[in-house]
Amino acid sequence: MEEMNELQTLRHSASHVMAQAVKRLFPDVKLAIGPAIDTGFYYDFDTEHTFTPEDLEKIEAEMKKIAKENLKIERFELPRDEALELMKDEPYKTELITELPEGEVISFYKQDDFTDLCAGPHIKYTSKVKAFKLLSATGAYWRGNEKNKMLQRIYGTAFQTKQELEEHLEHLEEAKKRDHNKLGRELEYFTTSDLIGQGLPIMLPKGARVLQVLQRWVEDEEQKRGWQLTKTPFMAKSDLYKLSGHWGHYKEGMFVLGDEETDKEVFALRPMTCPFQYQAFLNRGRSYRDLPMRLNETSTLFRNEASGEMHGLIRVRQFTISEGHLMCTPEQLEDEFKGCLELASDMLKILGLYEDVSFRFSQWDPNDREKYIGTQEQWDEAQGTMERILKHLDIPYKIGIGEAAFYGPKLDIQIKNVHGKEDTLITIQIDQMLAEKFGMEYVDKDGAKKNPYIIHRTSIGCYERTLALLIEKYAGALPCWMAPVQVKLMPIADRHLDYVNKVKQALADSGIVRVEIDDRSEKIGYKIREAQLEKVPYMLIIGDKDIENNAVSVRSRKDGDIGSMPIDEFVVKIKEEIETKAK
RNA sequence: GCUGGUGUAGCUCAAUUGGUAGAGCAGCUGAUUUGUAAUCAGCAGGUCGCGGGUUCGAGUCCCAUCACCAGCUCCA
Repeated sequence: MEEMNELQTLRHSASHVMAQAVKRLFPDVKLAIGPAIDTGFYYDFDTEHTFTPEDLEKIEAEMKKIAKENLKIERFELPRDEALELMKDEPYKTELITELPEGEVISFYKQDDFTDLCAGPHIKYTSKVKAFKLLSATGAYWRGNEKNKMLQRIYGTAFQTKQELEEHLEHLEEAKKRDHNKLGRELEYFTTSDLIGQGLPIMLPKGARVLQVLQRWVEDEEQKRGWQLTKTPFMAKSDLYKLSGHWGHYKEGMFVLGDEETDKEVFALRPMTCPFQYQAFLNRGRSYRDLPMRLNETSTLFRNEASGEMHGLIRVRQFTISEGHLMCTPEQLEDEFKGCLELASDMLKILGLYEDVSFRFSQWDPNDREKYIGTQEQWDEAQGTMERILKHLDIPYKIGIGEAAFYGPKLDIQIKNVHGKEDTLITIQIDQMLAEKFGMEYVDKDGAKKNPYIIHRTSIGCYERTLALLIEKYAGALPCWMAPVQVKLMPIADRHLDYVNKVKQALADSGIVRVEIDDRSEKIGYKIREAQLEKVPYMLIIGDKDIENNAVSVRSRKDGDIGSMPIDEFVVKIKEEIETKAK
């Protein structure tokens, strides 16, 4: 921890050195902010000039000079009026100073001709900033608000030693090789088409096969845990969304079919399953005996995301989610919430992603009432309930203000992709508002009609996104149980083909059907290379000796050559690997 | 949506100051029948993302648009 803080301090100072270099080279830039971040640092500048890669090189060179000059970094404090006078040419700094609360210490850090408004801390001399690299220049809104001016952000990273820097840069390169958006296309899991449009990936046979495997597994597992599958329509009249609140709070994100002005009825593709699945609950009167009622659905959703948001399989306009809604009494809420969390955790553990996730308790932003339905009291109650449950379950979480759904708080299970960008993989939400809106009631023991609590949840999240994370996690080499091709059969010569077909049949008879024969008349080494590129878990190489012994020569992706074994033995081996869902 | 970048064959990339679009791999056809990273020969494949414009002439310059990539914002 100590070391981490030192590193953060170094990076923060590196951002100052960068800002100083930029000021030297481009005197007219205005300074915004420049913090340290998890992986390095950035600084935001306002300037007419756009930074090119060549500029970054020049800035880096200037930074090296500044480091060499070994400038002393000094802190000083000023009263508000003097601070404003000092920063009178820096509009962003002026704005920041103005907003500092009365009585707050206003501190500056100075190195030679460069002075920055800053709370610190910093390292003592610029010479410590030696192992650094500028990575990219991009746009970023002032204060993260899209209504504000777009500034130019330069990202960089810095370490205590050159070696650590090199390792980090190598790690970045390695990570890019796992990028699902590259690997997924190369391995023919998915593609995109200009004619079909943005955010609408085409799942190719391999990708579709993995999704099928996952879906069958998820639906079975959910059924085991008392969930009942529904199939509800992909679209509905606007009336439904008006009742749910989506029309008021989510219309921008929906694909509306028809023209509201001229058509009598307007339909919209569903962006969420909730109001559809509620109709299943509303099918007849419900009693407390019906609760908890757990409804799941493999649900395809449509969201009209802004054009710049799409990203491979992680962010798309049409996706299929392992959706579920659970209606229960207040007494059942905690246990049921726990059940949902266990379901998600268990699934993540089997997928191998559990070790990579973090939890976020997503709350509303009371200062942004437009975004939410319900009263302060209702939110306090819902969030209080969730907080109590999370404390009971001893979940380590961070809080995300303004990250709640418009109808209630969420427990989001977050994961980072190869670029370090965090996305929600799974979400579990408590909702005590929509039941009332939809008139969902049950008759309790005392004969009174009550609104149930509703838990919205996913078990493995949306299939496309989860697949993307799996591709990145395993660098395309998916565990055997979910691999699109589990076994590749490779005859050495054409005369071995009959036997190869026999092996294929034997595998099929045992339920191993994700098997391909590679019967191209090529050198065996060449075939193996191809199978390796495809990341196939098992290659069975078959020649005269194998036929003689009624065996197969097995090459495993994990263990390399594991020699010749009878067909039956191989079947037992691979079946065990599949059934245990080994990683 | 915003900022920046990129679009040439299925993939990876060439194409001098604007002057007849090339290669390797993949594919197809034949030959080869092979034991662990590339067997030989041949063939085919491109309105240079799409649409305008400038020019005698545009892959190359200009405009517009679409898609892809990174970041911001937003989100599962």
